[in-house]
Amino acid sequence: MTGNTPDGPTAPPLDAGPRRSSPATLEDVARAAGVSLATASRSLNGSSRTVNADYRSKVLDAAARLNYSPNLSAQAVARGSTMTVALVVADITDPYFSSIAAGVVAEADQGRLIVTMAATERDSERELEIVRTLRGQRPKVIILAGSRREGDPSQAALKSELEDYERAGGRVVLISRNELGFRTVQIDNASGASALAASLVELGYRRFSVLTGNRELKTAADRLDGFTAELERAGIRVEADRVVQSAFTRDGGYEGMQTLIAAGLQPNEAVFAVNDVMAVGALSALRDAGLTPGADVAVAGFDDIPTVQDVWPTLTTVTVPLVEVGRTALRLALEDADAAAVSAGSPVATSVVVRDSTPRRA
Amino acid sequence: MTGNTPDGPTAPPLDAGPRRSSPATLEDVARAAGVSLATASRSLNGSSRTVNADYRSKVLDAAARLNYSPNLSAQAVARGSTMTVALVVADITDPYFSSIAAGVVAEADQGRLIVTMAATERDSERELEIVRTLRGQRPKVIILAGSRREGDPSQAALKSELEDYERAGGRVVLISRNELGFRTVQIDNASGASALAASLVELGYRRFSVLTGNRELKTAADRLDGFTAELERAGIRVEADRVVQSAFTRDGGYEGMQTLIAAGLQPNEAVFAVNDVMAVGALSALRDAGLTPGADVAVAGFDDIPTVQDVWPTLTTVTVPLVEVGRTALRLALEDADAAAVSAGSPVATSVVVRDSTPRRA
DNA sequence: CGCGTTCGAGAAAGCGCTTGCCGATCATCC
DNA sequence: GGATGATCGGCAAGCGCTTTCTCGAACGCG
Repeated sequence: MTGNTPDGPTAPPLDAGPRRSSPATLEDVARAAGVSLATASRSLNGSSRTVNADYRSKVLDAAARLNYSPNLSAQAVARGSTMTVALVVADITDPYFSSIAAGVVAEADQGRLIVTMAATERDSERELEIVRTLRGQRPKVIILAGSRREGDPSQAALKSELEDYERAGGRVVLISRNELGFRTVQIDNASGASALAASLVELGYRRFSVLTGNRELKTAADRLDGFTAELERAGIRVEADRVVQSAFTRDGGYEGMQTLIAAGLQPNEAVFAVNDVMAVGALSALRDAGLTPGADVAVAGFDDIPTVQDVWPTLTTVTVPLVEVGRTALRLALEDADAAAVSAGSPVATSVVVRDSTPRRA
Repeated sequence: MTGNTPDGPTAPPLDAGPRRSSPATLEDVARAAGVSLATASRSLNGSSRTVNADYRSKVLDAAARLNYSPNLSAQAVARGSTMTVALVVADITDPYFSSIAAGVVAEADQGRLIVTMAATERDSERELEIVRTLRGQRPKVIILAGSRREGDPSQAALKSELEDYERAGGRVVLISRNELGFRTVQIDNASGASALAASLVELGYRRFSVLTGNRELKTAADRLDGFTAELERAGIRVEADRVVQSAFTRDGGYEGMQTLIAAGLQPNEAVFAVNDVMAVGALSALRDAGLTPGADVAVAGFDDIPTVQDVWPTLTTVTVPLVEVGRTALRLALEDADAAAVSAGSPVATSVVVRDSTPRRA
């Protein structure tokens, strides 16, 4: 196509305009080094076969001189597999997901992997569609974070799609939702929430409300359950009408808190929002209603996203090492089946951090 | 390799274990539809050539039946170009960048493009390295957000790297830093900062400090300049020792404010942090020092990242439509040269939003 | 010194797809 | 009614790599 002369680099075309020079190919390198394509390939990617040191360094030199960089797509086609990790999140701007993404990206570039991103916008139809589209990419790994719902009609379709993908040699890792039967980075939602409940009780709280996300969201459900279970153990019941369900987002938290306020706040009440972004929304709702979070009503969240240390009052929450979760997800994907079976067993540890939003009650 | 029988789908291998079934290839589809490879290809990607409706629907049927999904790598190799957009940011967890990323991703999936992410961790050596690595991907577009510094030694290398890339047909878009001579999404930093200064003056402030990021960061410098320029126009000078330079991050803002506090705050002073994450850090520093932001000292930021509406006091800042900036970046990349020349001319508009962190001074 | 090995370079056959070209078919035109 | 296009399948040549296989050369051994 380029009609190279048999030796020497590509002759520049004669036409005017910005010369469009394609990057050097392996063939260019081989020719420049005076070796065959095969030898060039072997020298560059250190295959199982050894290459005479002389040739090897000739190739390396030529490659450097020509500024050669292997065409990843071509490699993928030839090898039959890519170096791509596909990360699917609900919402990139949500600190929960961006922290996880940061972990995945950090881990990926230690393994010369490329990560591609897609956002479901919290829509599971969309998630399914994205996973379907992903097939074309033939990624080595698919990491799914968030947005899965129990009993969702597209759940089954997703599952079979992912199974097909694994059958073709791909690896699926789910973050914090093991319902589908794939490798999972477990976050200990239930016991984290229990520990939080225990801390709040210890701080002197006796009346509770909870702002829960969409109830079918496994994560939300687990946190709610863990929380109430511990309270029950302490002999405290949280009234059904004090559990309000709203979107799993900042605005959801805001609205949920409004509902709670409208229904009437109790003295010395503590509100548990099942995640930090909701908790932050709740704080704002309180303030907009003229109340002082912390003093008038305590608020606690879950996740320990970076911003909660900068809101006022600083938020009591349950720490989840999100960046580490992202890294772990990728590592888990790369392990072979038996090792993965082991590591998938132990959920990542959470721990409660008490801050100003839940002052001790006398 | 798979040793298919000449007709019918791949025969299942006889060995045990989880059967590894590779995805259907175009050849499978063609065979199933009883047409040639060429016809199958043309029916599926509606090339310039038309194909008889009968054949076409046969192919489409077969493709659906076999759950065919084209191998993007193979397409890339055959076509000589990918559908990939490479996005490189400083830090994925920073809301500034994650908002931009969200915009890029949103725009990308309207164009069936794939976006890959990399993080420089605010290190320009690393940025250069990443861009170099990117070459292997042969992305259609490279979008660079943040982390470029003036007079950086690797600047020249980066530039030539990017030029090579454009010469090979790629498109580079820079976000908010046009120093390199590529397409740029301009953010009107200087005039946004000027407008902010004007608003603060109008609110009654007369003494100012600024928390600026690394001074070589073009964005930081422009904002600082715009701010002081407007103040000078109003006859106000900001003392050199009231301009403190620290990292362009939340922690940088925190430390910067500590420095300011140590040097002694003036009554009715307003502190301008050149971006919101720094401003948020500054708020926390104030509080940790026992001061009340807003009441004791006013604080303003820049960017209007989502969280600043949830901190207390809510932050006065300059709105930058970050998600839109991301979308624009990608659109700009896809336009042809002359159209791009036009659209690159107009910076995205910013506007100041006054919130509680800068109450009116009597 | 002859023979079996081993080593390692290179030719070539893919990988899954696109596309230029050829030629068969059929409608159209004077 | 024969020539002239236009239309559209299919063949096959790529795209830039990897990897199997072939085969010559170098080496070791008795």
